[in-house]
Amino acid sequence: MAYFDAGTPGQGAAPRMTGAPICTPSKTSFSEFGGKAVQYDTHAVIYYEGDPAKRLYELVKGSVMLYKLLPDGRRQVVEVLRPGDIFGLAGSDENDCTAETLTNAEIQEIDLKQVERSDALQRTLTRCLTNQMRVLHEHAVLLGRKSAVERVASFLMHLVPDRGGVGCIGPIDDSDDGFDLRLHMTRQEIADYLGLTIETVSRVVSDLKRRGVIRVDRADQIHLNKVCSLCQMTGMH
Amino acid sequence: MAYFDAGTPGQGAAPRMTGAPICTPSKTSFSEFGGKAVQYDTHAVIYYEGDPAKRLYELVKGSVMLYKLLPDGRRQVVEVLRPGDIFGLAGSDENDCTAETLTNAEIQEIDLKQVERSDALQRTLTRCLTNQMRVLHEHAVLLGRKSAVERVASFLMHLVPDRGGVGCIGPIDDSDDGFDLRLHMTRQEIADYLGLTIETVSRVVSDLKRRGVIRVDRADQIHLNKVCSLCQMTGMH
DNA sequence: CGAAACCTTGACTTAGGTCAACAAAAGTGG
DNA sequence: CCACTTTTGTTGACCTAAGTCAAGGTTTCG
Repeated sequence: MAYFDAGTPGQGAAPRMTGAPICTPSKTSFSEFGGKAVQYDTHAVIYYEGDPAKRLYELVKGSVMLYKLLPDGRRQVVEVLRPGDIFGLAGSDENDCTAETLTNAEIQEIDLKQVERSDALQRTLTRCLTNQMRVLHEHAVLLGRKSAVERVASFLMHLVPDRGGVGCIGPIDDSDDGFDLRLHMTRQEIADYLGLTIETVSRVVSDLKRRGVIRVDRADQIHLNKVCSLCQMTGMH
Repeated sequence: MAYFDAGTPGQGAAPRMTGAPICTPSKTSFSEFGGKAVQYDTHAVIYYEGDPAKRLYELVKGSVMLYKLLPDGRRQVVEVLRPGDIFGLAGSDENDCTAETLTNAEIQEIDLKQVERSDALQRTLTRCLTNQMRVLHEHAVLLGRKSAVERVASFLMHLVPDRGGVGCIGPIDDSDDGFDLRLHMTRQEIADYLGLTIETVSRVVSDLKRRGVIRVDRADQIHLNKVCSLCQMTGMH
């Protein structure tokens, strides 16, 4: 019942539950380049799609999603970012997505003009963008070719460090192989990320529960009973 | 009946039909950095998913697709590249996609070690990657949230320079507003790009034909009768 | 405690997938 | 240049995964 991250739910950082950063934030933090750290609340909009692109952002702590809207209100969450990821580069003078926090977050911000100048920063950018691109490729497979169950299984597996997704290392060994997750997303946000409806996400989660693959402690707090068997449901094995 | 690109079908370059390059290849061509130009035939594999990533590629002429396979054979085409686009950066030591030509193509290749060194190249990379990222974001919306008709309409609109997609400039004016397209993709490739089946793509194309929106001259050669009315079907207006 | 937001479940509908037959191109080799 | 095979595309009949609509149940929070 009690989770490893003792402390106020929805607040205290849960080290075990957040994945290892892909880029190395400490070494490449924008602070060295004149960036400033900004704190955001949960569900705060950092910028809107269509706004003029002024700054480059690096997520230091917490979680951020990028999404796009169609005129009739359909939404697609195109990226869910983790510490170390960068965003705000639009390739034009307007942001192509809306950026909104999923948790309270610490974000390093740096003027785009600064970015132009620094070679070191360009190098970091290339590396980060390449990584995010690979994630987008994999997400395209999910959106274009996977069933609802495979989408949800893949989504959950991505929250397990070093499992699911790109650098999956397979079953760590025998042992019980369980894992606690905090999603930090509502069913609607998950649905909009996975290209499903809220009802379908809910049904798949209930089904995984019924089949004993997961245990749902709170809506956004899920225990994977056997990481391995969930991994088998991602369509990638 | 006769197309503007007089000449052998399937061979002669059709300038009106290829979109304006997003990155500027002439200025940033790898040749300056010690890259070498390589010619590929149609449907040649440049590298396979999982192969060690050795080189960075810049598409100079022709068309290339990147795709990923699931173990059971399902395929998702994750990018369709145009001249000026770069590929081959994997962010790890293995390529995350297979790269295959759609036409015969000229490609500049440069050793990844070279890339590490050059600041100018890094700058180019950042710009190209940012642009490709924006395209991937938009494609995620297509895959996650659009209907079959909207997907096909969006796909066709993307082949019209300056229309559909990111930098759509709306109806150029009155006039007839027609346009000739060469797809350079089979129905299977289109289906795998749009997250549909071959039958659905075929049905949608037939339907657009029946409704007088397009005229199908050959399977991969389509005339848009009224660009504007097709644009209305993309879900973006 | 009560309102609002969020989640779950059931009954029903439908867009797009599957399977199968056939048609039309595009190669191939004599 | 013409049979012949292979590949690619179209269409119809049917099926099903996931969407829609609607009713209730839980959480969360003022």
